[in-house]
Amino acid sequence: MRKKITLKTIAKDLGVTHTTVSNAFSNPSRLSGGLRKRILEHAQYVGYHGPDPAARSLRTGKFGAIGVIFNDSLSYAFSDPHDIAFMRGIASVCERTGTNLVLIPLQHEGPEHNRQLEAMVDGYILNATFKNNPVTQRILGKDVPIVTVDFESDGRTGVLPDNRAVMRKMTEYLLSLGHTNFGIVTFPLVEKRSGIFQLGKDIASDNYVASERLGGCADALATAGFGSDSVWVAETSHDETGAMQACENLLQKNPQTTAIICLSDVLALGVMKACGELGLSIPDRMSVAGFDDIPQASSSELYPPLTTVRQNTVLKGKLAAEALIFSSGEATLEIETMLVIRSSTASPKT
Amino acid sequence: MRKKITLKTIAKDLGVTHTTVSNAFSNPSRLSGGLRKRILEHAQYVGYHGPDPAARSLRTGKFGAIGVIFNDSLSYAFSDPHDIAFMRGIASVCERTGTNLVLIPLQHEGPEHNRQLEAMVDGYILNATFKNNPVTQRILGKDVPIVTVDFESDGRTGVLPDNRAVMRKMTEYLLSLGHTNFGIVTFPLVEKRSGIFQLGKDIASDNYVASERLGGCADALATAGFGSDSVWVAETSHDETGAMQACENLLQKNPQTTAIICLSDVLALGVMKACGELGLSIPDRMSVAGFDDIPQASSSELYPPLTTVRQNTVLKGKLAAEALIFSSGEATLEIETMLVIRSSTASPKT
DNA sequence: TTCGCTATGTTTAACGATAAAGCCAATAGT
DNA sequence: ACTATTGGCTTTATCGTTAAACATAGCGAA
Repeated sequence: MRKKITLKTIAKDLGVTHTTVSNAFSNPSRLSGGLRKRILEHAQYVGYHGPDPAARSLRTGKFGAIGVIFNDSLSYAFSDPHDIAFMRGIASVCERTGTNLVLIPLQHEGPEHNRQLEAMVDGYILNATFKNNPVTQRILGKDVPIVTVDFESDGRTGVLPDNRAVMRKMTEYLLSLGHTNFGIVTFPLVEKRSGIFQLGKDIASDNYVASERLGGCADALATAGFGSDSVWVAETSHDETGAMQACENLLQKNPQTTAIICLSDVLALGVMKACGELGLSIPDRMSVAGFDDIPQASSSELYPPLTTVRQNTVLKGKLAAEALIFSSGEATLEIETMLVIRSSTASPKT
Repeated sequence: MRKKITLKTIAKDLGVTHTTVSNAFSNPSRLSGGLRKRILEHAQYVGYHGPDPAARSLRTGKFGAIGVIFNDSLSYAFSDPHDIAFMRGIASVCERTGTNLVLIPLQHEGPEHNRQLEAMVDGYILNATFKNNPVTQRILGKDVPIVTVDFESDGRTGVLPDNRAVMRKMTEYLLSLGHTNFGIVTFPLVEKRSGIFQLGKDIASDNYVASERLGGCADALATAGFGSDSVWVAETSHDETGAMQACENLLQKNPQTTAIICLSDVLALGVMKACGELGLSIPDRMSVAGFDDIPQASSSELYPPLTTVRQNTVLKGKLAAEALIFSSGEATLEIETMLVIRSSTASPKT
């Protein structure tokens, strides 16, 4: 087993310095074309595939890679249409700029030092959900560039949809249909929590997206003169099963409910299923709205198709990646969203 | 702007050696609990987030990451259900083992040195399509562990479905329905090529998957006593538009064709669309079969649902990642596939 | 008492590259 | 003809870490 081949090996073989060989790869303008060619050919010949990336990175302090962190598990991310589209946006920028894309899986961790988090990247795109999550905190504590997504941006660069505004619009739309009894289903405001409470209370939240969206609803309701403690909010794990339960809980609190606003399509699907089981027809007896516009929302397999909010998720990924790679200074990049009105919402039949 | 914080900074502050500090992070058993605690606390205090990964990797030769390379563009991979499921499989293993997942985008490259290919990974999962692709060749030339996927495994570890066997089964099934006039639509056998030829000819192919699948068809036909030069094969770019054209070309060569075998579902969708436009009803006038069982194949939006081959793509990713990470010795891991018979195939109406 | 062992550090030498400055000859400018 | 400038290569220092070998003290066993 022969020794490892490095710049030095080649340098020795050819009677030049290792620096020159290095330049042949990384700084072609600094040596004559002929020599460069000889070096590259010899490198090929002895099976040298280019400078060792670790050594190079150690010296230069650059990695040519960006890291992406999801609060959910990575395999979940690969099954969530939203996350996938988001990554597609990131990937397109990576391709254009020749940047490697490092996906960092979170260990089902104890408090122990989580090695992956010291990844070889020039910066992170942090898809955080909960502010008080230890991983979130650790990443935010680093002194590398970070772009947050769907996250409160305290002076940091962040990308997020105008959650508050669009939820306000959504609520106004439902009000305009004549609804007066609302229920809301949200994913957890605090990690792993579930329960039910009234919208009016000061909402302690660790989850920026959720609080903004709830805030949008509250704004609209307040403007319309609704005492918002008449509106119940069910907090549940982010899946259909949880949403089904949440729906039942809402109806128990207020059987008159005619419109349920869900903070995500996944939740909305659960609510629709629950309504189906309870024999509440949509949209006649119950209007249901979601958020995200996942493919299923408009799939012919879903009846009726879901009224929801569409955000340009691919663009979100693109902007995040660009902001990180070109580090264009701190700024909050707001993504436009739009109401997509389908037939899961309608005026309540009196 | 203060100097960069390293092991040495902390060592000096605490009056110990940098090695000891290093051990506090990487080799806890080698120092007393008390000292370790003091070190970690001080590290936290001065904002040291753990050993520099580049330096560590340079020294240890390990990265704790695996690379994944697609022949198609990375953003394409994020829009292909097959690739996504595959990555999900990989991701699940990465999570379990605490391995970072590096996606390596290919530059729209000239022959220039492609830096991303020198990534900081312990090995590659190579999702190669064409053997003679320069990138494929470069990766294969490296002396790091490689697991190939859907690729001819010359002594290397590889993961692939039993393409040949299942296509043989598919063809036998169609034969059993009574078909006698077959057409085949394939993605390119040689990069970017398209055209039409007879199955009988010795097929020059750069694409292992395609040649295996075609081989399976040929086997079955030969066994059934068909002169295989009566079967036309249309080669086209891997998209619906190409497949539509291919379908027309096949029908021009043999208007009697009653069954078209497509080497992927994407191609099959194109063929179905073409048949629709040509007024050939499926499956009465034309049977169409695919490969992959992508969601659309069984979606209610497609009529009729597609007969195809299902492979466990998530498992494929899992096996590839496990083979790479646990480097369990060279072996070809064959993934089981199954025929999924739906209603796009039927006996020809005479 | 003496030997060895363990526990806890320390010293030294890489790992493989690039940056910065230096050196020399050949060319160009005046 | 004499200084600049440039091209082309070399020298040296350093990036931040871990491996390996070495030192020392304390402790139990013989």
